[in-house]
Amino acid sequence: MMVESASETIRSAPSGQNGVGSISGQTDGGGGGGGGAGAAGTGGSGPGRDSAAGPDSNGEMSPAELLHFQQQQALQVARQFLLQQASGLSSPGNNDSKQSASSVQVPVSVAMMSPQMLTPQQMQQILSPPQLQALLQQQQALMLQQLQEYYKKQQEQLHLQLLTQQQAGKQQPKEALGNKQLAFQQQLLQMQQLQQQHLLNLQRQGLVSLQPGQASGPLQTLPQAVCPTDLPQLWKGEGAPGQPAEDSVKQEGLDLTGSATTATSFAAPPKVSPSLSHHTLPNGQPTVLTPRRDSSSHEETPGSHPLYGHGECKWPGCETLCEDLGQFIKHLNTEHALDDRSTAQCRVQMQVVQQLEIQLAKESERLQAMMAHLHMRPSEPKPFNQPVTVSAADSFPDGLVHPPTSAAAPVTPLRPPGLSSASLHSGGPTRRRSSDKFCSPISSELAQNHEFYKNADVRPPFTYASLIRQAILETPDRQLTLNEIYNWFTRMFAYFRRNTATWKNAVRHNLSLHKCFVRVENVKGAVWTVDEREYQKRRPPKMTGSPTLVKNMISGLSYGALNASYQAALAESSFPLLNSPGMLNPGSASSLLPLSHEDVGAPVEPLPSNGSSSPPRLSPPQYSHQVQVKEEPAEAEEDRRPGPPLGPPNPSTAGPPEDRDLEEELPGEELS
DNA sequence: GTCGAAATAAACACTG
DNA sequence: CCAGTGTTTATTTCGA
Repeated sequence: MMVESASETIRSAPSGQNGVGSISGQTDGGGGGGGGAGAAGTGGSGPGRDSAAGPDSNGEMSPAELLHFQQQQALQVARQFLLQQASGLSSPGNNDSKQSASSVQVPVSVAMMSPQMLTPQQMQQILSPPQLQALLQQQQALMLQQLQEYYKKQQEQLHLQLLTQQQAGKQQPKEALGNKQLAFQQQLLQMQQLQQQHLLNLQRQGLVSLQPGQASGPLQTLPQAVCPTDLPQLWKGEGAPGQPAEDSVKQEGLDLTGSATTATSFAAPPKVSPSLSHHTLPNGQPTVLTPRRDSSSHEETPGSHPLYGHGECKWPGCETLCEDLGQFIKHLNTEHALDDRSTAQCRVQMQVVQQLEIQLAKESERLQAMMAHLHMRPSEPKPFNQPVTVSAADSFPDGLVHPPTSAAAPVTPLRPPGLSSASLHSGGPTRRRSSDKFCSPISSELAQNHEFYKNADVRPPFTYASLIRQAILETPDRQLTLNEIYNWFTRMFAYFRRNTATWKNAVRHNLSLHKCFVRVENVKGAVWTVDEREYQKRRPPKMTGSPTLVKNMISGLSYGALNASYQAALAESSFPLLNSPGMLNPGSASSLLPLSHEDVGAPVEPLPSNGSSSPPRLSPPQYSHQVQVKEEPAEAEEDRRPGPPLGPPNPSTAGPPEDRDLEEELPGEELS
């Protein structure tokens, strides 16, 4: 009853179309049972975990140059992302981003509110085609302004810090250097990761098409994309293989040029040795620091167009070659007229920019905290003027439930990595298909956001089955009584401290329904165990074969999830790579993303060797040891399964699990 | 539109 | 009888 009403309220969420990963809404028909709430897909999400910001080096001060340099790098990269995003994924050096804001008639307020407040349909209805485009440009211009101002401040601040620090301390223990550098590199990597994630999002939505020659598919793109060296290339538009990269970089008089080159040069040497402190920028000569031609100057070169550069259309995913501006305009009007597709692309672009802003704000905040920790300077609580709309909730320390201040809050409210905004609707049985299929691995996700789920009343993005399994597998002997499962739920998730009747019923239902859960009579009663093979069976991870599944998987990866996976990966195994010269080489880098991939597709457990079989998995999962930890018991469990006591009622448990359902068992399926 | 998976609800049986 | 546990069925939603 109460539950019912809760879902009713949720139901009022505006329905979004499925196609473009809508951050919120999806329809919910109505009906008795439950109400859909929100969408799983793309919800952007916060940056990685709130907690650990990488290796917590507690060293003293590291070389000022190094820090400064690295900070600059991080900022530049981030800024570049944003600018590129704002300018429609134009190539790095191509700073056509100066929008003709003057030509925009749409009120600023509308421009700023539109993306969040209005659905694309609404926008279409409200705005005429030229208005829509103008709106976009306006928004981008504004963002640019804000961002550049922000960066300016940030960089000035950094510079200040640098100066003060230089006066203060000179020599730093070498050993501290590595850690700090590592932390900053991680920071940088995260930003790059973010960038890449957006690319993926675009690809997923078909808004950015990969050129045939470039990559045969997202999977192939990922690993190389991870390599920072390749990032600029990626952002060049993941296509136009023949297009010389220099072109874009050579653009004259564009402040981005500097940053682009610098960022590139930073990434370019495949090896970033820990001792790169000697690197350029002698004590922070901010060659790129000053946004020379910043936002305010919207000078519009006659004969140029923000979406036109280097003879090609810069519309995301287009890259059609146009000889001159006139041709381009024609192309623009024909190919990118206001239609569903273009609208969707615009919307995606908006979201991309917004998400990047949010992410950037968070990362910057983290950077501040890191710097503060390194005694570079007592960081102000709010170092920057929040040029971007980052709600305070974003920085919530540890999952205290922040009731969404307003449902229409422009920014995604607090949300753990990978959690869709849908999950934020606390309360009624939001019928969110918290599918584990394309959400991040439950174990790592849980590990990452343990505190969050514990305290925040949000629904965990996992199925009951996966949660139950997790609960069981977390125990030493891989078995739990029903009550213990209940307890695990309530202990781990604030969400399950309410509506107990509902979810407990669901738990029981799942236990009974799924063959992967085996009831075993025990001395202390009945306990439940997990039959891993059955569990594998019930969710065929054909991610390799099906592009759609890959799509899903990626969509499930809001950056948070990806970030989480990525960080987990770092923590798990690859972290040392950050320190190693090879850190940036494709090999090591590639090992990160596929990992996330795999995570997503098949959470903790390895994919059935036969089913998947496919190549796209590029590198052996670094999680392997973790996997084995989880999996090994699974097969041991079968032996151990106390078949005896349970008599007639449960022949299934006694016998091989296969008989419960499918017979012929894939022998190689269980982790070999 | 269909189908499968998942969530939800509910009825029912069994047991202590 | 009741509460907890377990099973089963029905309905709804969603994504493929």
